[in-house]
Amino acid sequence: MKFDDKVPIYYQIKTHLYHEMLNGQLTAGAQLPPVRQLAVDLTVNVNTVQRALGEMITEGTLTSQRGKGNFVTTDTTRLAQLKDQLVMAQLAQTYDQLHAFNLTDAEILTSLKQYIEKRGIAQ
Amino acid sequence: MKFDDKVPIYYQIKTHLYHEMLNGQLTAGAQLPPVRQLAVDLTVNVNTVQRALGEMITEGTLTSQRGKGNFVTTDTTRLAQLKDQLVMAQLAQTYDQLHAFNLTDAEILTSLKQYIEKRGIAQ
DNA sequence: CCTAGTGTCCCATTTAACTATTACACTATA
DNA sequence: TATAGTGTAATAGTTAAATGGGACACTAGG
Repeated sequence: MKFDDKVPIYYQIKTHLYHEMLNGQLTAGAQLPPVRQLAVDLTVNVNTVQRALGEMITEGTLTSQRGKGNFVTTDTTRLAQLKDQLVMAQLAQTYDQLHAFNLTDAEILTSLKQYIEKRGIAQ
Repeated sequence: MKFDDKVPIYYQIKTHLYHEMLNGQLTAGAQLPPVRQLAVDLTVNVNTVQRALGEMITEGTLTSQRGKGNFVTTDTTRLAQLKDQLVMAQLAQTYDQLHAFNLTDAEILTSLKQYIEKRGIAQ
């Protein structure tokens, strides 16, 4: 897997798993691939995978069963909450960034709108 | 200055200076504070400041005059181009991220609209 | 009971970012 | 010409991320 060298790999693995948990590839209660397999898939060391999973277990988005595997939480409320939280963080980051470039609220909205439109044409 | 420990400090300094260059605090041709002063202001080592400036000089957004100081480029076309580039990168990142969470184009737009509205109330 | 498949932990090593410190090079000006 | 203010470079030390390799613990199934 490709990584951005400006962000720790373990952190990008968390983001990657969040995506899979929130777009249907990994549903509530689903079992994750074994850590050793994940390490191979992501072309990364097992310890690095473990660090990402460890944090997600602490956060309550994953559960671990020694000898059996790692699983997505069955708490769908928790998952919905996670999605909200991640979406909000992303929106806030973009808003702050563009606002710092002196774009007004209206300009921020229209620039996103135009970006999406142009993107549709480009594809 | 506060830094996000998930991103290299020198990189955050670049972002910080881009903001100042694109929101009027540092206009075309303006002289930057001395590197030693910047280091103090940002509570960071001179070498770290130098690394950020070095990259910006290579990129052509800053120029350096030994013995005199560092200056914002006078090439306003270059600055406009920089702004476009940074805004686009930010929009692309947000779009990709939210799209990976299974939001449709319409949902992405309305979620940003709602975020901005709620934000206005909260303030 | 044994074995294969899991998660977990530990240790040593490497690498990159950052810091601290010192020295050098150029410019302007008194 | 001397000095203060500037950028630039070099070196050494610290820290955190990531790697590599090994060992241990638990579970399921033959």
